[in-house]
Amino acid sequence: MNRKANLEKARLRGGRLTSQRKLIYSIVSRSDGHLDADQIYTEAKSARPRISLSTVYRALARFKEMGLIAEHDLGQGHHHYETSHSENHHHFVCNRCGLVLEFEYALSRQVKMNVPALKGFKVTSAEVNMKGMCRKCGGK
Amino acid sequence: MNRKANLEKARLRGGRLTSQRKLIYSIVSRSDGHLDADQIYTEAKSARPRISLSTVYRALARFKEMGLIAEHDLGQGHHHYETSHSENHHHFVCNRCGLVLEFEYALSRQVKMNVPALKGFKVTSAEVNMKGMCRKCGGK
DNA sequence: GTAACTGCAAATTCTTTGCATCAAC
DNA sequence: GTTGATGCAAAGAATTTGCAGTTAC
Repeated sequence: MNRKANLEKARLRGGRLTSQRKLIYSIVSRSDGHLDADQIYTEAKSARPRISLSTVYRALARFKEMGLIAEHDLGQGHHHYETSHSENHHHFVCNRCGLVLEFEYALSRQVKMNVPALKGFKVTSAEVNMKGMCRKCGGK
Repeated sequence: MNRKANLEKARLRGGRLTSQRKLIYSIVSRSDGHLDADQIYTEAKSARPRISLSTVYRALARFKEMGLIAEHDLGQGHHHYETSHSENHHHFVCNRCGLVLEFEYALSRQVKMNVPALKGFKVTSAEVNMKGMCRKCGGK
């Protein structure tokens, strides 16, 4: 389950293990939070000044395709990336300070059992995005 | 709960009731599905050829601010708009045909009870976005 | 009459693409 | 050596903004 093994798996699926990709993957997996493409790019540049934003986007797309990372739309005008967690991994975003809190919640099974309209559908992903105010910003 | 009353409420909150806004609101509320800004614009143009896309965006932003409509990000690169429903209104998107299915599910309360990390937070919105395959496209 | 709204064009932001060069396999 | 990956610049899509003229209140 370590970084190196994941990348090796990626290589076997047809991807090439370039130094740029190793760098990008290590940035995403080292970070405990949710980085957007530009943050990843900025961080990557400090280690490798000539890396380009398109390389970042292309690597992220490839990793996503292979299931190594997940892309989330937290309603902030751009995507966020993180290493893949369980399918029960969801997000709360504070409207005031932008804090992103992650939490686990076994959604799919419950929804499947409680929503007849979805009978016969194959659900491949289910994400919950909550918004509001965190404790510091005035949650009640 | 009718269209006219909602718009009147909007007017009282400081908004002006221009013919463009009435048109835009009627398009969104007449549609049973989820329109994106461009679809709304296209439809509006057939009634009022010189209306501009920015007017559409500005009206939608205003309506959203006033709670008349809801904006959803269904992961398709642009937003979708619909008249506000209950807070338990969620979406499923078919990865193959793009079908958007709406369903009701009382999420917030359950999550609040089951996710200790969110204690003390004020949740103002909670949306579930599911993806997968609909029955026609090969749901199992 | 005044402040808010409109249409238009231009600007922004995020993301993707074309292409010549380069590097992993 | 071949094919996929990179960097750069340019294109694209969605959305926002500046501004002068218009309209609801």
